[in-house]
Amino acid sequence: MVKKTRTPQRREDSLSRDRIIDESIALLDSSGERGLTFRALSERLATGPGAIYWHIDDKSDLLTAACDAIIARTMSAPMVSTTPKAAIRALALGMFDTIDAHPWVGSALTRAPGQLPMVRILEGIGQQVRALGVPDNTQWPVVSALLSYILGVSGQNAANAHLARQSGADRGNFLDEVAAMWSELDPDEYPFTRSVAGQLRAHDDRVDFLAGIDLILRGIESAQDH
Amino acid sequence: MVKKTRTPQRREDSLSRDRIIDESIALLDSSGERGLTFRALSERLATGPGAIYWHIDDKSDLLTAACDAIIARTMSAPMVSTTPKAAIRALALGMFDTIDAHPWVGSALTRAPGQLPMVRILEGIGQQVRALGVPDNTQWPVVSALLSYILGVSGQNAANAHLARQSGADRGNFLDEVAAMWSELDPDEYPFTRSVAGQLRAHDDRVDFLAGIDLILRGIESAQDH
DNA sequence: ACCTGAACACCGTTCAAGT
DNA sequence: ACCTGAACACCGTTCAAGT
Repeated sequence: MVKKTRTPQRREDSLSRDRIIDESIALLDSSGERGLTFRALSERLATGPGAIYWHIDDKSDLLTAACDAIIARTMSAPMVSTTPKAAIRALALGMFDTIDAHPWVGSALTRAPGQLPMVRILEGIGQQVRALGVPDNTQWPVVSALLSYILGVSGQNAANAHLARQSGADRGNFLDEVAAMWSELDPDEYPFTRSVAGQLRAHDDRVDFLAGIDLILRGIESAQDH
Repeated sequence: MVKKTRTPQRREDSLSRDRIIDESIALLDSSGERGLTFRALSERLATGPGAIYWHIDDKSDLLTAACDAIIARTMSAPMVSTTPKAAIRALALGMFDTIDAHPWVGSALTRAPGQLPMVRILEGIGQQVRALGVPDNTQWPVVSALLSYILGVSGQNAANAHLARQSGADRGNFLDEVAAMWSELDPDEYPFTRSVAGQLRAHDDRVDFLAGIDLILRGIESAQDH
């Protein structure tokens, strides 16, 4: 009586590339990059470690595939923005939040340059930069600057968040430790770092991130006018 | 007769933190991040794996220390520039070249946020941004944008170079493969990526990098005038 | 104080053997 | 075609024992 469905062929627990990738994402989200292990994965899938190799090339392939699944989800979101500028800001924030939610995506992207996950983001930015009216011959450096900035900041933020999650009980602990360390630096050698140590905790990384995007967008406009 | 020096106390081959770090850098440079192994390291140092733990906390400590040695070297270079703008460009290029020469530094930096290596760079940028006349309350986001951009692009470039070194015989092979892959993408879904596939090989990453720096600097100026 | 090296608890990956 | 699970060649880290 219980759940007697009419799909006799399909065993829900049978192995498949998609199921392996889904389970990998769950593992990566819950226990980080070191948590993704062929043994842990095969246990979750109720199979042997070797079975996975029938569907996946190796660990690098697995990580890239998991990364791509996340990116594809993010980039295929509706994205209805009034202006190209607004679209770029929305895309950037979307990536920031995605990498914040899945910190391992940041380093996975770096480890697979030119691959599909990166291409998805490149394309999204590229289309909006075109719409912005940037001339053909300068589109590439502009897109490349935006892409690098977005991935750079998001990755950094995720690394912070990841360490913060590990250190101490509450989440502010990590920033407190860093701030304390910065305050003890030599005043002659590190005047700037000392001066911003206090601001470290108060600042909202998301807001700073958007400010940087606006800075680059402003630079693009200014370069066009010049 | 041969090399009978007068320094009886000092055994050149004795273990020390510095010697371990130097040997680690050599290992990282020659065989990448995977090449740094306590066993390979202890063999080079003619000792047991356990001996290293007397001078070093763990592998993460080792990697951060090696990273810091490289960054300290780069950041302590003369740096005599006429204007803050020129100084920022010089600093950025210096980091780009350093990470290009030592690709593992890129990911090591990301894995140790807030630590000394990062602080050195932050301080260098911060002092120049101050000199640029950026008001106190917006210094942090500006510095953070520059820092993220520099590390983001440099890391990306290093990852490319690293993969390029592995794949095929000559160094252009990797870019050719990526360009070929991009050309075969669906024209409706990936118009932008396809349009830049051809330019991929011709472009000089260093030039694009500097163009991005200039874009941000222009944005800073424009924000000040506004 | 500093070093040795065996031992522990893991890894990714392969491969004969099964169904 | 797809899966099993033992086996191989590694890891980082610890720790009793040495000097």
